[in-house]
Amino acid sequence: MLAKSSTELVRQQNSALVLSALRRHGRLAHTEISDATGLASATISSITADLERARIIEKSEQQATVGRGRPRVLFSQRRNCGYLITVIISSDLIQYSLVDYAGTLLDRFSESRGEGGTAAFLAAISAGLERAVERSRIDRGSVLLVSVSSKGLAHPSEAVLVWSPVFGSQPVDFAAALKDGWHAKVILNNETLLVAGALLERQVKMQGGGEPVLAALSLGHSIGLGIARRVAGGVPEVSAPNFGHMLHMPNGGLCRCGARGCVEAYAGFYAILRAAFEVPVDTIPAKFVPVAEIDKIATRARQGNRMAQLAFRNAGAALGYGLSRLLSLHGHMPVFITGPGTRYQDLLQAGIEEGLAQTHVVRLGGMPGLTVVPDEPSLVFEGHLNLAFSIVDQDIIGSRQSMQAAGE
Amino acid sequence: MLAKSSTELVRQQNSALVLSALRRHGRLAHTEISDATGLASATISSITADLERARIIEKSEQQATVGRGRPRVLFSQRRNCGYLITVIISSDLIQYSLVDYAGTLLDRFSESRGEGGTAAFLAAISAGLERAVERSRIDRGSVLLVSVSSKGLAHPSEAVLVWSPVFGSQPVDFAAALKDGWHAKVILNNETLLVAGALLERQVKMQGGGEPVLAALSLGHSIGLGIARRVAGGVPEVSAPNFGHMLHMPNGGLCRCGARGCVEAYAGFYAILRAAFEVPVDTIPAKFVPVAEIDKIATRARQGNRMAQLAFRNAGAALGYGLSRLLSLHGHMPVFITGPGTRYQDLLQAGIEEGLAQTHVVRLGGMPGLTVVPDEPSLVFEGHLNLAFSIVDQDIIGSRQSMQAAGE
DNA sequence: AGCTTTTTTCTCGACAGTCGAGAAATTAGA
DNA sequence: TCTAATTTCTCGACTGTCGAGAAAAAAGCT
Repeated sequence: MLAKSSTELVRQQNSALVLSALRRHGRLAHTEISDATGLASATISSITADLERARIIEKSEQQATVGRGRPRVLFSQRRNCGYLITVIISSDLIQYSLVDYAGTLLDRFSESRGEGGTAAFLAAISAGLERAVERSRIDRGSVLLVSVSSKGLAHPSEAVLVWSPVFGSQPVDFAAALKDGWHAKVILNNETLLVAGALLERQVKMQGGGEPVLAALSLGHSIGLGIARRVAGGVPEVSAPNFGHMLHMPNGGLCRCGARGCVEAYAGFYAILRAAFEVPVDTIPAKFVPVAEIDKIATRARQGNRMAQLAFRNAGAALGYGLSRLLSLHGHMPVFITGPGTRYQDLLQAGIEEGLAQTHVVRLGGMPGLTVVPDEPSLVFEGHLNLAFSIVDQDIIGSRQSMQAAGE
Repeated sequence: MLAKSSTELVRQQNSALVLSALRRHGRLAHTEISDATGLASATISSITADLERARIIEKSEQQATVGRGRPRVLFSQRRNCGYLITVIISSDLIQYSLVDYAGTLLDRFSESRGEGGTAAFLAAISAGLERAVERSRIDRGSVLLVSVSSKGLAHPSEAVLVWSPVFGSQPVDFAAALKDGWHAKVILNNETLLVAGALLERQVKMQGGGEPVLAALSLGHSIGLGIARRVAGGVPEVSAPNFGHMLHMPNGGLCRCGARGCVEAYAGFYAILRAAFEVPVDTIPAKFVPVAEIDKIATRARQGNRMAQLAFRNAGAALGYGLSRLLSLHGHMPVFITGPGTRYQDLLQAGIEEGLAQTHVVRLGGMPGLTVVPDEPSLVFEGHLNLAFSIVDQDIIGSRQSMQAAGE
């Protein structure tokens, strides 16, 4: 059933619109907000007055005015309206970043992730968050959102890691672990989902439109994939299908997930290693492979070693076939390749194209755009901020009583 | 960018809500509408008055009142507010149905689809529509929407068939063909997409919720797949991925689409025929296989013939592997199997389950529900009505001037 | 300095919509 | 005939958007 609407919801929607314009462009004057949102000047007056009363935005001290006329007053988010902590979990490190409500990075540090089970892991993260607020002497209560990212499968609605390379199908419940002590909301997303979201937002910013859908493919020890699309109304929608563990070949090589024949079992770093050294495909995969090891194989391949070349080519083919299936099931879209594996793009490319070329979608729609985007970490962080702030803004506006109460 | 909102949009949204409640439950009284939509009684008064003035709904003559109190006045759509024609294209027939605005079927007839190219085909459909309005003596101008369905790939936004079993990648542009002479809107959707939509709507009606996502798989000469999900706000979202021509096996059997190794090239009727008679897999597929032919193979399989059994088992496996990939890329969801191929379910089942069992998603989420739903044609028609009326209602409400003009 | 021009922000009244409360309508039963 | 029950309708309060024009404030010109 559809939802009913009301005048109050209209104000909420339009307030969100104003805040998102502020997010996109930074400080804006009254007229600029009006232009960006399409709302009438009078409406902007009313909304900004509300938001200012509620201590969400503030007039920033006006910069040197240029031109004649009444000087503009620029609005921007109140920095200490609240804070956001992003937690980026990788195979060896956990990186914490503290960001204020205006989006500026206040503090960042990393801790190596220890051994132990999920309980110890969650405790470590809890301690890390503690450390983050202590270092910056911030009130715990003013942390509005903790945004966590990891490889693996995140639950679509709750902050639970359903499957991960390290803990397997043992669930990791971030929401439960940070329930007491923190009244902040916790969200968890797949890392490559964030990359896809960041890439889409970049496209919107660059050319104000562009293709409304794209895929991000992250190559490394494991294989990640995110899809981002702008649906009707301009709202971005992101998802992270289980691409790395989609079936590539029935009864194929053993994968870290325990299944056989996954894409990752052919295209992940450990799989390339396994193939290059002609180890049987049902060998238990290596826990961790240093990049230097893969670099060596790549060098041999570039020098003409057939076995090394074949390992990369087969990895590429696994990706290519997988992508062809992705396009079949999600429609034609450009693919952006990122992650440490992009340095072997020259060795993978042929296999990828071979895998793609055969299928019906590609014959119909042509070869999809394949673009290498090297700087994955900053994309991940960007994705965190995009998603987190859209949620924070929504929440702040949604809790009307905060806007009323602060106003009296 | 998000869209701005206004009080007028609120009215539109709530009017749509009222109309959709009327669609779901048939005639409703003032209070019932209020209950169903959650809108205040006063709002219902205002909206129904508007819609009545605009000659979109009408008070139906009250039925025998039951109980005390002021008698209810029931609202329903004005039957002759407009008409809808559905065109269901199958491999040998084209079926036309004329439906009035209240959703009752006024007329239905079928014509055999002739030979010839796309131009002749479109001309035949144009003539068929002509015949539909003549038979019922209806004004062409009062046909609000023509809803066409076919197997194959429909363009996501325009009424163009991008690929079809019969015409291949030669595009069939319904919108262009019916541009002059008809001022009705034309929409085109994949047949199995409509089935998925109908199944979702049935679930909503039955248990007022249920799983928010499902897949419909249609087995026949070709393989169709539709996905339907209820997204935030309760709006249904449907899509028809190119499942039948997703890659099943690299360098595999020749498919009707010209590519090699598609799912259909193993699970379509012609593929089962090919496998049962041990014809080489690169044989040009048969144009059309009578069901009787496949029935014979099924009988042999049930009597113990190994080759026939294998043909079905391999078809099942192709479907199972395909479904496992579907679940990997679209998340876990129940699958409803329909189409003429369901009569061989006993022979396919083992292969399907074998194909599904191996993968990571299934290991994590368990075997998806596999339900056979036999009556495909009525699902297709239901899907047509659901989708078409939601569009028609939206359009009628959207064109405000019609509501104002009729009111003076 | 004082006036004009220009640009931006703010304010006011008109208009559209929803909601709650209670009035009006209408029937069944005492 | 009266009363209770039930539904529909109406009124005023409230929230929200919008256009027009007033007010503010700086730069340029005389």
